[in-house]
Amino acid sequence: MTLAPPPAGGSRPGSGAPTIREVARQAQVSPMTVSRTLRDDPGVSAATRARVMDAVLALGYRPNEAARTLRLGRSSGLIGLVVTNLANPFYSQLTLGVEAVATEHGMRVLLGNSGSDPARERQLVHDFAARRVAGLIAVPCHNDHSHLDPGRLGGLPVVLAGSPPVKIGVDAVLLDDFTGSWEATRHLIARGHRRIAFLGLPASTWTGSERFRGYCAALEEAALPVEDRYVWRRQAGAAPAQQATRELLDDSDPPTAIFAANNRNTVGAYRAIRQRGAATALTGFDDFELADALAVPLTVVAYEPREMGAAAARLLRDRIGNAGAAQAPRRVVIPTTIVEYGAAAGEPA
Amino acid sequence: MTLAPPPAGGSRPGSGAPTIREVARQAQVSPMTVSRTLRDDPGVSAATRARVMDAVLALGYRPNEAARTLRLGRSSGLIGLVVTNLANPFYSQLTLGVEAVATEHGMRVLLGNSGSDPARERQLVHDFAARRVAGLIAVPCHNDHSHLDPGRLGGLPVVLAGSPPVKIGVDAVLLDDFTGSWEATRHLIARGHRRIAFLGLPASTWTGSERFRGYCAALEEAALPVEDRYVWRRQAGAAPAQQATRELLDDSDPPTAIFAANNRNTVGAYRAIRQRGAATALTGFDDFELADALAVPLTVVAYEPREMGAAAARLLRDRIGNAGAAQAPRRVVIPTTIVEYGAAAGEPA
DNA sequence: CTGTTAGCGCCTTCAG
DNA sequence: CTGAAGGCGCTAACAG
Repeated sequence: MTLAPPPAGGSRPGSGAPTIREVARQAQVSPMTVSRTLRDDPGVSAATRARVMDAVLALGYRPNEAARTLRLGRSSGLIGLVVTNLANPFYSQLTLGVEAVATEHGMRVLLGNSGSDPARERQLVHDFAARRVAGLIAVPCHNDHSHLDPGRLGGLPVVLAGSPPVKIGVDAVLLDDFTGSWEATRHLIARGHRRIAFLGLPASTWTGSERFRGYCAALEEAALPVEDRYVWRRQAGAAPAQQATRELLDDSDPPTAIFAANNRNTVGAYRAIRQRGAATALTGFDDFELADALAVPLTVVAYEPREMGAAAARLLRDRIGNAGAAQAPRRVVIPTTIVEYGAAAGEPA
Repeated sequence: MTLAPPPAGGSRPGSGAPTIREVARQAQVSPMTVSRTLRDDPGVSAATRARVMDAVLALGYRPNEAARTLRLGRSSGLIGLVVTNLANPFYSQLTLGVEAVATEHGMRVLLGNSGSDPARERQLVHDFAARRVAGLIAVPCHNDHSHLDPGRLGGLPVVLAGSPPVKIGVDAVLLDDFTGSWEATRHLIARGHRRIAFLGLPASTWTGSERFRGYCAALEEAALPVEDRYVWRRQAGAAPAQQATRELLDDSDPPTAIFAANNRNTVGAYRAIRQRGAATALTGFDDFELADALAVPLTVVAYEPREMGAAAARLLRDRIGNAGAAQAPRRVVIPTTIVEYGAAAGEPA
């Protein structure tokens, strides 16, 4: 009786989405009957059902998902995904993998781009938690994972992608960073290279550290020294990597080969090598489009970034399924393969 | 009194996120006081505030965003974004632009990848509407836009990106497809080319049609014929484009230049040209990483895909702001520029 | 300064 | 087969 003055006249004004009550009024039934009809509850007569459906169509009614989630006490059916930089194809592929698996389970993806800003990452995580996402997948941009602790997130299931959890007990999907780098470096050594440079991410990152470790292991195994002047590991973007490569090529005793520890560094190194017309062999972690058809032969450490996202989503799905069953943290390691593109890499000078 | 049996003992079990009542009980106040404290309402004493905050921290409480949205009758603060293929850098950049502007306004992005499947696109749109997103940005994958009509979506603001609305009145962000293609083709003509092939998307798509129109206009203007055997417009991916280019190069009177109407076709054409070592000049719509450093000189129609996403988000923001004020549909056209990479394109044979 | 009442939109439970 | 009551978590509006 004390309902807010309902929109007058026939069709609704553009004042927002219709509610179940408006449909009920239009169909001359109770809201309950509308609810039952829409949920295909058997106990509704054909005639009533028809009238309700007419009203639903006429009004363009669609149940408010947030309200029903609240009522049913269920999760929102949302997976929160926090990546560092969607412009990097690695992350957009990963996102695609998450989206695909989420869709298989009728879930949707809430996307956040941290831009490698720890504060922004934390903010996104908190916001997603407040929105009651069913689970969270994150590519952390630094080593403090305290904001990703499910214990502080109301028991929210969390899965990390790209780096292992630090002081929190959550599942993770990792690349086989060490093996990939090790094999890539061995590949160069097998080609006769002795002066092999390393272009990588900062040592503080998991990826930067593991890939450097693989590089070192291969050198050590071949009784080759790790020389400081061949190691550049501060640059995260393509432009600085290009500059670093120029300096490497200008060395009095320049490297005959370069191992770039991620696609940004590979691209930068490629540009510099091509500009100089150098014969330096180039191998890089991460495959990317056109890597096979550049002006310089390239060998890459390849893997399926989409599969990483899919694997993360599956780990999350398991946790969401049995929320109660405390299971030990799991790890999925995505394998890497060495792919040699173009003509055989040039022999060392 | 008839509250559900509360979790026994001290700290909460891992049964989900705590509610405001649990915090209230812990702090020995009413839920209202907790609510006020968290919303920085001035009318709370320092002592009470402290007790409440202690409880909040102890329990890791975070207000349920869905519940408060429901109560306040506000929008969810979510922007729904439906793209066709996130693996294409064009769309991931666009997504980044949307995300950035959304963030500026405290909103988040709900992401859906349609995979160019009309049914999936429709499903995503309906689902997002049911989740009460504040607005929707879509890159439609076909010409039937009926499912994107705000009239059928409870007045939900909608913005299209990439192609103009068909039979619905919504805002759109478009590229200057015609001008870009026209200029690119003129550029080739100015270089002396007379046999210029067109590699494009199907004629049924807006983009495919407009870019072909630009190509035709430039030829016409130069009194050159549009020859069927130089026009391939069925291929949407790089592999078919590569094959099409092979056939073009095998023609008895092969083109001296190719205009590829999108990055997929450009990549395919590039591969074929490089493989054959052909001197065919290549120009393509869409800029992409490494376009400047390939083995074949390339000219591209460049623009800011991120700005497209940002512009779409801004149009949406305006609509969300004044939901009532019915304003005529607007269009933002993103300009394109011709960028010539590498050495001057080879003179025609 | 704090608490009570009521209700956002929906659906489970129980009556008719 | 249909309706009425009640409450999910939260917060305006109104007491006290």
